Amino acid sequence: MSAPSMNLLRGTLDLLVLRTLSHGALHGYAVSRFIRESSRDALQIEEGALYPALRRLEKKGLLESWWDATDTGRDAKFYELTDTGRAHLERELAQWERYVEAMRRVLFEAEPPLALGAP
Amino acid sequence: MSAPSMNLLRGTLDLLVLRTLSHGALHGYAVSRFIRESSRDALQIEEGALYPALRRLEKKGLLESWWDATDTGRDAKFYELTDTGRAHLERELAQWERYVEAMRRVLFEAEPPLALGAP
DNA sequence: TCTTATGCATAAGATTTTTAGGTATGCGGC
DNA sequence: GCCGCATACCTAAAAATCTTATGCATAAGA
Repeated sequence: MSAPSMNLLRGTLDLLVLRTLSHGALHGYAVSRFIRESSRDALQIEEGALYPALRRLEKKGLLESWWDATDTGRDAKFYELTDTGRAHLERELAQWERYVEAMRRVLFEAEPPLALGAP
Repeated sequence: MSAPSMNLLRGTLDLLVLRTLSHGALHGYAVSRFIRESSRDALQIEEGALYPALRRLEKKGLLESWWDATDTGRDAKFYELTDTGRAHLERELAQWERYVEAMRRVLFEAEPPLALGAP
């Protein structure tokens, strides 16, 4: 298990979690594993970030949770998107794409600014 | 001047500033204007974020600064990338691209996880 | 003269993340 | 039987970085 190559960008965790849960109900640990695996170990969610985030999203009404047993018979807390959460996810997805596009313009496409008095 | 459509993602400001200054020396206000214009008003750097960021980057040795007059005869503080800053920018640029790619995998390409006991 | 744009700066508050701990159980290997 | 590891949850302190609000000052233009 290789170390994650970078820290999380603030603000992207909610999007990752919501998108992961859009496939169906999962418990927290499975959410973390899914993000790590589907990003090919590039993104590793720290537990100290994950669990508070899940509670935050539930408090906002974007998730619902309940305790249940996993396939292996262990107790775990499952989370599922609410309708509100699903709508919120779509907005956040669109916003992420706009953000990436805006960054791309500035980073790779912008015309150099006029030189201003640089000696 | 339209309102910015979204808040800055934490951690991307340094990259935007360094990239902007990679075109040549500019003063802070011009950096802000360049980012806003080249992102087509999508990204608006708040002054309360910009000026501390410039000082932070200078303290880290990524920028150098000096006071000079602008074309219009006003005093302004100009910033320029150091060699260290330029090297740092390249690393951050590469990291941003890896991050976007990792996000893309999770958001748009991932296979749905196995359902785990969702009733 | 009044408003807008230019130009810098700091402080308080909010939010989110990292770091660093704690608890407990199931399973495989030895 | 026991050890180590993966599984599964949680919290608190600290760090980082942003928004919001405020202050100062000058140039240009209506």
